Amino acid sequence: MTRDPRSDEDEFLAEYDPRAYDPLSVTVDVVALTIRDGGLHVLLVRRARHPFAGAWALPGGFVRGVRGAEDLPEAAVRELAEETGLDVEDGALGRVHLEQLGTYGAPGRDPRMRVISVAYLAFAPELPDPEAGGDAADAAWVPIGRLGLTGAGVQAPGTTRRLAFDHARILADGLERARAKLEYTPLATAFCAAEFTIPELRAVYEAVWDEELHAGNFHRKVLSVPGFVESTGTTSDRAGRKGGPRPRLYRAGDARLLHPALLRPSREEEIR
Amino acid sequence: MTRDPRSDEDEFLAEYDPRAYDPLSVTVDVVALTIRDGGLHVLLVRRARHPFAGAWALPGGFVRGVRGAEDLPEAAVRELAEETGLDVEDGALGRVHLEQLGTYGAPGRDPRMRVISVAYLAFAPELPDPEAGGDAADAAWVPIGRLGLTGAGVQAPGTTRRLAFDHARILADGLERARAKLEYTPLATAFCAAEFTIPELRAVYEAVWDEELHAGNFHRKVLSVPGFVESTGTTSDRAGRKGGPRPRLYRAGDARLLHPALLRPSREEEIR
DNA sequence: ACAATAGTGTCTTTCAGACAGTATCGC
DNA sequence: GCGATACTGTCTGAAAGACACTATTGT
Repeated sequence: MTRDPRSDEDEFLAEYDPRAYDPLSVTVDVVALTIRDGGLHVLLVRRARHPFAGAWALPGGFVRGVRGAEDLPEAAVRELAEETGLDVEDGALGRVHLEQLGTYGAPGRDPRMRVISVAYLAFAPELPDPEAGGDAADAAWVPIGRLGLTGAGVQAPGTTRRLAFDHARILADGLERARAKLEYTPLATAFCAAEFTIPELRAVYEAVWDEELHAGNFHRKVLSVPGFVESTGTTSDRAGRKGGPRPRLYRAGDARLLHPALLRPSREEEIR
Repeated sequence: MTRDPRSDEDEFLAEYDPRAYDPLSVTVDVVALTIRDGGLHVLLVRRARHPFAGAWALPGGFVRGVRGAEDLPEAAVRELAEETGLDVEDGALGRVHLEQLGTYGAPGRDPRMRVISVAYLAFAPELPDPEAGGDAADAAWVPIGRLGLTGAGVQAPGTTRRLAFDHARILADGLERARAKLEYTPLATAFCAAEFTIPELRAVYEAVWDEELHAGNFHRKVLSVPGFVESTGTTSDRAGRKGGPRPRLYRAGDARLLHPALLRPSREEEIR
């Protein structure tokens, strides 16, 4: 086995040059969303260390590169468990949807060094309160409305909870992704328990879109989309808080895409 | 200015631990698509060095982390220029759409070391043939059909041009993103020259979707979507190759979203 | 009794898709 | 002239949204 010494040299340079002389780090951050008390909440941790010590941030941390090498989604799940005590892979919690959101790598986004952050988006049914761990001094489900987010991904002045790094932009991107995905995928069911009613599903749409929907038309629409929900044949044991008949129970269907889609009403302003 | 020595120690550890003892590298790869001879093509380079020496791959390379730190989209544009001679920021070429596609970081995807790759997707009007440079032994626009891609992101057996690394999956993801984006955004115009005809726009949809569309209905539909195209008032100087009246010329409009959308026909099989 | 809610029926408007038809070009 | 193409008109069925209505619950 004779090998060209030149190509070995090339290989050596290609392997060692970038990381030894031009190092950078990779983190994962998670935008975990759930519905609580009829409103959309995001999971945040309070940073114990600087930079941004004391500020709220998305849960996340460094990806294990070589020792204990892990895939990116695994790193996201691990950080979620370490910093908040929420074990997404636990069967009891289960049913959590996780998808990649995007990667944020602008120079200077972390004042310490060059950091490339891969953001993940998680949809979860109502989960217990988190317990701070790892680098987190605190952890909590925070109502989206309290963060004063604008469409551009910056926080309105006077907002009490300032987000660290560029996490306001990441969160804004995650919210827009969630809102869009509810239109053409059945992911709203990921915010519900295994069995749910049509009014509960409507509450998910209303919380994420922050818009009221017509109950009658929504009901007929959901049932008309093939594979969105399937009947359990049973009925909820109790009606809504203000009365009314007991709603029927449904499970998530086998559709991966909604056809026709459930489009958001009145977004003329977003078109141009 | 007194500083808590403990927090300084923490900061030191946080800064130096991950990269010194657990290093990884970040690359950008670009899925650049264009229309040539009525078919969809992707820009590929042939690798000069191993691993995968001689195989075709997406153009890409290492992100400059600290020395000459650059944002991720800048790195994508730079690699495109270095390896293929195509300068996206050149005014003459101009009008290239660039967006982030996703990040691929499975351990073992690069046999040399741990590499996290941020993939970008580019839509371009017909560009000149590329010139190989940098680490590339060759560079060419390759028809998508020649790559034998399956929906799952693997290449059919017997395909002549095998793609390096996990680039078949990245390309498949890019194609699906492109097909979906034509439905609800006016990005098809990014594949056209500054002024274009409706039949040319239809050819873009047919090439990307790999489906024939009804000429008359497509025409009326495009004109009915507000802000998709705007008339120039002029007419093309020549008809199609097989005759017919001279089509009118249009420019891209100011819409960012198509409403109502142009949905792909017959994708029942993708729904479940 | 009353108010709120679950679920269904109906009507109007919009839109996609099929088809036909006319005018204009290259050959 | 012939065939292909650009563009427009018309019809049908699907679907969204507005509204009305009944039945069933908690208070």
